[in-house]
Amino acid sequence: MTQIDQDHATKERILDEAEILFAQRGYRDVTIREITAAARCNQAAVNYHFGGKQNLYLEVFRARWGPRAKRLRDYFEESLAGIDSPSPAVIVHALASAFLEGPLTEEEKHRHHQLMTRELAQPTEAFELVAHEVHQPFLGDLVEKFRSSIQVPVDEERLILCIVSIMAMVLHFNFARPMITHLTGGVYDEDFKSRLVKHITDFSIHGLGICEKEPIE
Amino acid sequence: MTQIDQDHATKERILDEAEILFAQRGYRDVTIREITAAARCNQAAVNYHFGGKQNLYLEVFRARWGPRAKRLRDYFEESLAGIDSPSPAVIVHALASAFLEGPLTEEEKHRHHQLMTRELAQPTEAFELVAHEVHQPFLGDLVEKFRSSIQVPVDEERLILCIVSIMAMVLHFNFARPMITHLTGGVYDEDFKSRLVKHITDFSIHGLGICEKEPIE
DNA sequence: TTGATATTCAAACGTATGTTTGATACAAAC
DNA sequence: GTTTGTATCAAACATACGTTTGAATATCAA
Repeated sequence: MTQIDQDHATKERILDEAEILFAQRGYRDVTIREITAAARCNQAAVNYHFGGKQNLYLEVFRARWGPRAKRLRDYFEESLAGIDSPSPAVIVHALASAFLEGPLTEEEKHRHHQLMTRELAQPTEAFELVAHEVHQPFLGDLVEKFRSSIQVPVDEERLILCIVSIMAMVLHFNFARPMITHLTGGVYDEDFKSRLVKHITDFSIHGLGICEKEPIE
Repeated sequence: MTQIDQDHATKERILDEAEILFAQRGYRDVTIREITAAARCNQAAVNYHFGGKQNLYLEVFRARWGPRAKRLRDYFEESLAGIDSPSPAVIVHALASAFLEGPLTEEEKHRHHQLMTRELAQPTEAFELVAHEVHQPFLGDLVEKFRSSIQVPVDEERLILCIVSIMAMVLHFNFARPMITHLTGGVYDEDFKSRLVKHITDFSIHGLGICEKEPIE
């Protein structure tokens, strides 16, 4: 193992363990000592490699969260790539499926959404990365996709609210998982996940399923 | 001012300020010194009146969050009290309206949902109060209401998922407010709130508004 | 007034935390 | 072999935190 490899190994281990702990318990709750103990290195390593706890937290978002968000989006894009002019239902299904059944492992998903939720609820410096470099472009793309999918003209704000609503469900079913499984009384396995995806898709397209003629005013 | 009044005053002030700070920045981020400074009393007052930081946090949920949740639910129930057999649309509207335009001030709402969201994402001892004494009974009541509102028989799990989805939107539009206003580019005023209520209602009943014949399989 | 009780307060205590330091080990360059 | 730069480490540092203490003050019944 060369010098650079060693360096890499320690830096990467710290990033890995830091992400896990920050996602689980938040920035303030996690100590440098815990992180370095988990990464099997000296406390000073954090300051040496990252220049402090705060920078380590930001680097977790830059080096881990960001790329994973990109993977997620790529998966979503590719699942629509082969389809000519996807219907709204297909788009929503691809979206929910990407976030619930996509390329991420269960642990990765949990980490990803925990970190994001924390930033949404209580923005820090990492919020800019989450909001401007990930959410905003993704939302813009989604608006375009839905707009060209729904033939009739749709109000911009309404479309955004719909998309945010869909994302709200996706996020909620991830981050409030203990509550969900507690309420449904069941387990959170692959089968339940696919039912969730189906539910989100159906609900987003048909709502409660009582199709009246016109939206109420 | 009598002895009991004084006692009350200090205790209440601590509870008030503690709730504000805990909601804003979470349990760990807030110090006793900050709370007592805001409440204009001595540090030791927290230990004297509540027996420690942890107990103060729990007391915030017992003495502040719980009663407010009850107020919220009462408001919702009363807004349906006069209606004979409310349609799903009416129920959803009453629900969204209660949570977004209900009896709570903007600040109260923000505090309420921040505290709840923190417990959902990272349960502590207060989770039991939130989950068992508030959420579970409320959900049970909602299930009943919707079931008797929707004439056709509905699967229990599906109904729960729908209700959770509606609550997901309500919560998300509250706690991710900075992101929402940032995305829509507008302000979060009374008018926008009523549009939000309308959106949640419409979306929950009609989804994206493209009523196809049957839910996709 | 007096005595008892409840409340407030400044100060201190013990501990945990982020960061710094100076020494040591190691690999590559000369 | 010596030098140079990087990485790791144990130890120490300074600060911040929750809690405790013991005295001082306020309240009220007898």
